[in-house]
Amino acid sequence: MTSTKRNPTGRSTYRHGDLRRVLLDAGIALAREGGPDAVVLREATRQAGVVPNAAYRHFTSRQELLQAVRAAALSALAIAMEAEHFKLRGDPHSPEFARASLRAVGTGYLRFAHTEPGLFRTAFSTPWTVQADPDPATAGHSGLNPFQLLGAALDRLVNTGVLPSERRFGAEYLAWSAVHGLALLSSDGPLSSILPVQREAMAQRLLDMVEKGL
Amino acid sequence: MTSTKRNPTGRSTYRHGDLRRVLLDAGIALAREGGPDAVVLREATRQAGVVPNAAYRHFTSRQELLQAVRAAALSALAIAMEAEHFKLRGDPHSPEFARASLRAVGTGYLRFAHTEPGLFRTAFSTPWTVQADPDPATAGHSGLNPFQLLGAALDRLVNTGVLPSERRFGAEYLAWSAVHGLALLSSDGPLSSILPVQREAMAQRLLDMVEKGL
DNA sequence: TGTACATCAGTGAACGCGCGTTCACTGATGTAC
DNA sequence: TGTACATCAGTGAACGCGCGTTCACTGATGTAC
Repeated sequence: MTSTKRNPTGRSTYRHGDLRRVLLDAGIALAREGGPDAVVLREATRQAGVVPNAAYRHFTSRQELLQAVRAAALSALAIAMEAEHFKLRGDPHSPEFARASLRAVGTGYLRFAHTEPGLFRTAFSTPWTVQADPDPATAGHSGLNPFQLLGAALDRLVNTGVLPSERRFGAEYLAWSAVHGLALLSSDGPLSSILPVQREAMAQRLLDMVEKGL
Repeated sequence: MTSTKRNPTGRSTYRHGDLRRVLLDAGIALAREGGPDAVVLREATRQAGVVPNAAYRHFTSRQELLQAVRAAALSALAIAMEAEHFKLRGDPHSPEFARASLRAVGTGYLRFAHTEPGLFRTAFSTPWTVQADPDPATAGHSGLNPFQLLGAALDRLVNTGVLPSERRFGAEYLAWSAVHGLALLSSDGPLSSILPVQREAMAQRLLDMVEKGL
């Protein structure tokens, strides 16, 4: 049986339970509201109701906590992309599906950037290494991370004959650039305050451009 | 005649000369090496050989210094774009020139992002307002800021009949998004460490995409 | 079922740091007479 | 040309702040006997 004695922190047990998880969640909440710089180790411990140095049982440094938050942000982005993709209907091997797949991936990316600007900025805070390490912590439900989801969509375009295979190489970066740029303009930038309808229209025009220009 | 008496700071005159300018230059140097967060008021005064609070004769706060650095960074970006544009030859009213103009503007933007990642990040550090206030301090030699240079290039495309005028509205954001995204990938991101030849090729492919897709 | 003990998650207190900013000052400079 | 004076750019000293991180500790927990 667990001790019911109260200690000064208000917890009913001396040990916390799953402090690592709680600190990470606090870090995510901080990133959500203020971007990467807001991920402050002491503040995370405060929210967890724990003394500052307790964090060092679970993270070797503030930097390591931030990396974990970053990974979570990338994972959330992947999930947002997958959610958009999941709405698709039709024959998965048709050219139409392949086109729609690329658009869905882009739309999910853009939506996430706008609804979660803090997490989005955190996911891509310097220094970058998105695809270099396929860290499972950065993946969505499918096991693929945002970059891999984009790659998969492009592969579908090639497999259905929409995109000539000689144009496949490096295509990630073309599509990613366009979408990433608009994502930034829409999350923090000048497009963050326009009407949702206009932003959505802009998103679709951009995706038209990518589809036509690839 | 000026007093030649030495004071503790090593300056030969009690007054500094043009401290505002010197502080701003120090701020720019800091941004260049470490981005916006590196623009530290005390460090700028240190580099200027002056006591920390002396800065308050010229800037009301650290934030104001940072804004001035930001403006300078935008101006430098505009100049980089103009430099690329200046290389163009041929009839300024021809469609070819108009196309080349847009490419030049984009190329200048991309080159700047890669050669001056710190300044580039500073120019677009949150919060954003690029075109809202046409601050002369953000302009290049032509008097136009980066956003206006892009707009002018797009206008040339319309005037020479390359771009249907019904597609002109909002085109800034399409072109800007694509180029801005690649700029980020090339300055801080995964494309910052690839071979210059490959990066240049990527830039040209992206500009192809924009040209075709607009 | 009961007791001794090792483990190790969280405590308590403290550190040095560099930051932005405020205050009362001082002394070089330009100007009015 | 000389002197008195107002101006105000830079000084000197100090503030409170919150941060990341280190140290020696304590006491709840699970395990071996």
